[in-house]
Amino acid sequence: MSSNLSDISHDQLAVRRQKLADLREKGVDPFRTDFQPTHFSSEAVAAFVDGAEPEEQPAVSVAGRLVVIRKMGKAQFVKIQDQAGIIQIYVRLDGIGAEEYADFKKLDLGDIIGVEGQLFQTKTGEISIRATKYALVSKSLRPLPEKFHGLTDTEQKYRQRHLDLIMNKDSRERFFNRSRIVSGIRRYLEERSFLEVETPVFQTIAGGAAAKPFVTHHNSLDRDFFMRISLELYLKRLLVGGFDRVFEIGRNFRNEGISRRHNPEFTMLEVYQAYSDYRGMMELIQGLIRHLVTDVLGGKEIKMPNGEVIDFMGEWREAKYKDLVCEKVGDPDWFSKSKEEKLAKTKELGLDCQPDWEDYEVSNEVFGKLIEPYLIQPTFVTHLPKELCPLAKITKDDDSTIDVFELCIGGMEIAPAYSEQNDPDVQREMFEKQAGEETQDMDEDFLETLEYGMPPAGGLGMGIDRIVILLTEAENIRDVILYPQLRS
RNA sequence: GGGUCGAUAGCUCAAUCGGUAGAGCAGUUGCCUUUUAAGCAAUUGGUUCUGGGUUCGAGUCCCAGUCGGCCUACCA
Repeated sequence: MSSNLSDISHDQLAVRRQKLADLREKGVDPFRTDFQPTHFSSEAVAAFVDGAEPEEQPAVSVAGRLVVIRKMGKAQFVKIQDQAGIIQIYVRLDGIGAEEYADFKKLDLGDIIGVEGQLFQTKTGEISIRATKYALVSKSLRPLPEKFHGLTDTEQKYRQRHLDLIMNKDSRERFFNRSRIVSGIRRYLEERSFLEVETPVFQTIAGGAAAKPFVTHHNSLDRDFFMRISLELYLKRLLVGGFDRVFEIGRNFRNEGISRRHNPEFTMLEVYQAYSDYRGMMELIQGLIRHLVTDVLGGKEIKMPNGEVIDFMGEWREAKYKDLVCEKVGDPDWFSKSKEEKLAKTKELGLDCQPDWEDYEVSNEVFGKLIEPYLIQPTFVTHLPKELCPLAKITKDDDSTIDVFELCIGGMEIAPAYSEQNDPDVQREMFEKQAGEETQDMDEDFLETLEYGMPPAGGLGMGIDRIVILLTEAENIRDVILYPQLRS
């Protein structure tokens, strides 16, 4: 149309800008707000009546982004995409009128349009809409990535997730499922009388785990705060406060390396139930995960990247930490051996343990490197050494271990749970032992709270990102976090 | 933080030994009233990530940087 269009024909942005200007000149609003669809794409497809006469098929109106355009002279097939999926539209010159059709031909891939029309089935059987009216709703000024390969450049996928979501069905479905998983968790817990709460992100002592926190500054108070590294200590205060069943789904922040399994901000579920213990938490987490697999995700088989199927419905293995370690090193007396002997053996096994490590750290290296990555089927690892966690109850008949489990699935630590330590004096002692290291500041306020009396309780944590990795068969934590951390 | 591989058109990718940077899609123009990565014909489009260096000549070799992938380290 414009005489200078040929000058800019190589520049897709300029071409679209020109089309936008032409529309405005004609008095067309390229960003109108008055289009109301009656159906999502999937609902429209479902509204098709099998066997009904063509003229009896329902009329619908839908809206979405143009993702396919196939022009054939005086008719074209296009596809639009909305949250629910994609639907095909058949637009004919004699269906919408000559002037309208001329404008329709000027639409670009990526434009958001609304369409009214009657459902029909093409000769290849695809349920489509025969357009009687259309409206440009939002003009798109930038070209979309290539239609067949989609957007594959990982950096762009993460930095411009909107493009990834437009172009890649896998990605769209994965985040859809993440959302369903999170709401499935809420539903499951609410049905069991758990209250959802929110606790502070800014904390004066970042407790509940041993990780390096981020530091931030409050201007008017003129003091630094830490961003939380765990939800634990505030939720336990609520147990003291009389909330017997509480949970929080919240962001934690750890100032550590970024990897395939680590993002500096990640989402945790923590659950606390009074008058329960780690055994009770086993039942809770098993029921919860099975609920997610069957009811939320429809019972689809879940595989590891290597093809191994994870069996969520069978019996879940239970194994003691020490038994697993002794078995792996081939020595039933491993835990009574000297550190020198342990170091020699771990070297033989190809591990690089440092001489200045504590005894339990050497054993834990065996667990972390040689055992956990191979626990593919759901496994509760129980009776961990007490040095690994100061917040759990000591096992009654073995004061070297604690009443906890670590649920491992797919070679990942998915959910730890404890019988929570509620004796304020023992808790103080455990903290003091750790305070000697660099790990944890004493949270005096928390200890004082415990002195009012905390009911016996089971507590459970679950990394939401990791369970989503597992259940959506992702390979990288970045594929389940909409906007993962990247440099600058 | 360390190691290693990578960055070429809007997107997905080529480019032999260091010798004129190409293709498909998208775009533009024309044809096409049931297409399915629609088809046919023509055609536009490049600071080869940035900055240095070697060379008659650098997308290609060297150095530094930026960003990213993978591995690794830190992460009860």
